Amino acid sequence: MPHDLAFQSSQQACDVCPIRSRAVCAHCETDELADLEGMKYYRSFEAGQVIVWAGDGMDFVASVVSGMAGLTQQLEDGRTQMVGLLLPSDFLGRPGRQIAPYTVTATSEIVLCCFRRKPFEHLLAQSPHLSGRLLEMTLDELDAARDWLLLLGRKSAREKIASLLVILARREAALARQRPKGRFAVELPLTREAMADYLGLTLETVSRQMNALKREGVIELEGKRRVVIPDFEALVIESGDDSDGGLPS
Amino acid sequence: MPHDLAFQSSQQACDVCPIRSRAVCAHCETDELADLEGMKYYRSFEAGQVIVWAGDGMDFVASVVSGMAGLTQQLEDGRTQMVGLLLPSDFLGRPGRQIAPYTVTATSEIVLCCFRRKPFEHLLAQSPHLSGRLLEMTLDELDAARDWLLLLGRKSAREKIASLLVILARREAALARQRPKGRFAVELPLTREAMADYLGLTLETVSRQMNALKREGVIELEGKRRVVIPDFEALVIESGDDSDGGLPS
DNA sequence: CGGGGTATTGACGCGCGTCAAACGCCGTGG
DNA sequence: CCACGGCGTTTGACGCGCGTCAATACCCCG
Repeated sequence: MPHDLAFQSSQQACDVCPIRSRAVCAHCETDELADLEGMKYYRSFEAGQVIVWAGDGMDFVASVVSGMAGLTQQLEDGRTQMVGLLLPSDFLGRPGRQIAPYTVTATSEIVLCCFRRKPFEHLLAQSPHLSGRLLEMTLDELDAARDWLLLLGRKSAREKIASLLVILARREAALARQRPKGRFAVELPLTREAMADYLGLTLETVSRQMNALKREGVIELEGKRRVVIPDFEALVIESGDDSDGGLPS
Repeated sequence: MPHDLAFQSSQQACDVCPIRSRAVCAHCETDELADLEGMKYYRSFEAGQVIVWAGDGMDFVASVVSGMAGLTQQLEDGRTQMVGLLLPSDFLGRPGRQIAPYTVTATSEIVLCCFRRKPFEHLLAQSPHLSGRLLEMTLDELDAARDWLLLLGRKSAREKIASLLVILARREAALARQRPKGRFAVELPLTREAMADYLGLTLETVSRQMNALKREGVIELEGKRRVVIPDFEALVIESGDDSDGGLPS
């Protein structure tokens, strides 16, 4: 059990924020940003730390600034399913709800930009820029969750692994406003167990399939947590759907 | 292949609408309702008809008034996964997006209250009552999708079947502002194949597990499309999670 | 060098998918 | 009235993919 002390990071101005253009605040004007500045504070967590326990009260919502976290559900007998990945610019928490429905765990070191709940909800009710962006992001998350349903319901273990790598590569590329292509490297800030929980597999199966993909030259491993994809299009084919990821241009 | 002509139903006033209190329009005031009245029209579909094809343009969004529809995704080799069920009061379509990402199929006869896209989006931008309710509903759908991830990733075939029946029973009871308890009957407007697509199973497995639950007295079948649950709590136990469904009171 | 957490690898079995046949229900037409 | 065909469903036989259990390897840190 890791110690669960989070420490305060130093405050940072919104106009130099790396996720400014994609986060919940993306559409806000200067006066709204000023409001947000007044209710925000940073928090950091180490890999493995629990950020929120399912069932606990939450007095904040937050944007992920850097790092990665997972939302997790459990059955009483302990079976675990990760139901969402939080990557930089993703939003954590639900306005209007105090009790967290899922446990949130940092899978890598992570920095959150937290907003005190009450003032945030107040601003949300005032600002169409804020609420509109939140709606947009929520609809995107819903689409992502539905893509995940297809993966969990119908894909083989190998296709699941390939799909996860494709998604991480797309998200990483999107931060640089690009699309992955040809040779591409991805950080994989997840243990085999976390991958298994996300993919609805066991960690043994994850390990076997990763090594199978490696043997066949579809991926290369640099250490355990970094993957080089020599031919991105080949990986997409392994993932089962060769849709283009839905992005225009 | 069923013929795909939808017919216009006669207009109906909002103040006698059966889903008035739960649909997107739930929080609207009389003047906003008047606006909505001006942009709305009813459409009906028979069981099996396709309402929207994935990839096609949609010039409307809609509320389900009665009946049931399924959102469906496919891999190129034909594997199919249902990624959402639309029940009365649920919302269909995404404001700001013209192209449908999923195929929508009526699983029973269904009546939609459609709104022309452009005027609806215009009103959405003006009315916090409308956009707030849509956000709320989208967040609820996201929660439902995440519960479904747990089901698809970690539950056994038997638990999946039981979970589906539990959900349908809860939704049916919720329309009457109740909670299912003790002896309870559910309509099951789905073929075995549609159930399989929703649960990530084959239709043979669905059939076998349904009959297993029947043999053991957990459910009773009245015809193929109506299920009597003699003891709702027992069914919940079979479903794997005995959470109370999250509703207060 | 030892210890704990993470990952790999192997042997084995079971749940569910696959393939195939038969059944029940219903509408149609002889 | 019954024969016929179509569709959804049931049931059976069989096999494979992935889960389970267990041993071993790896790696970082003291």
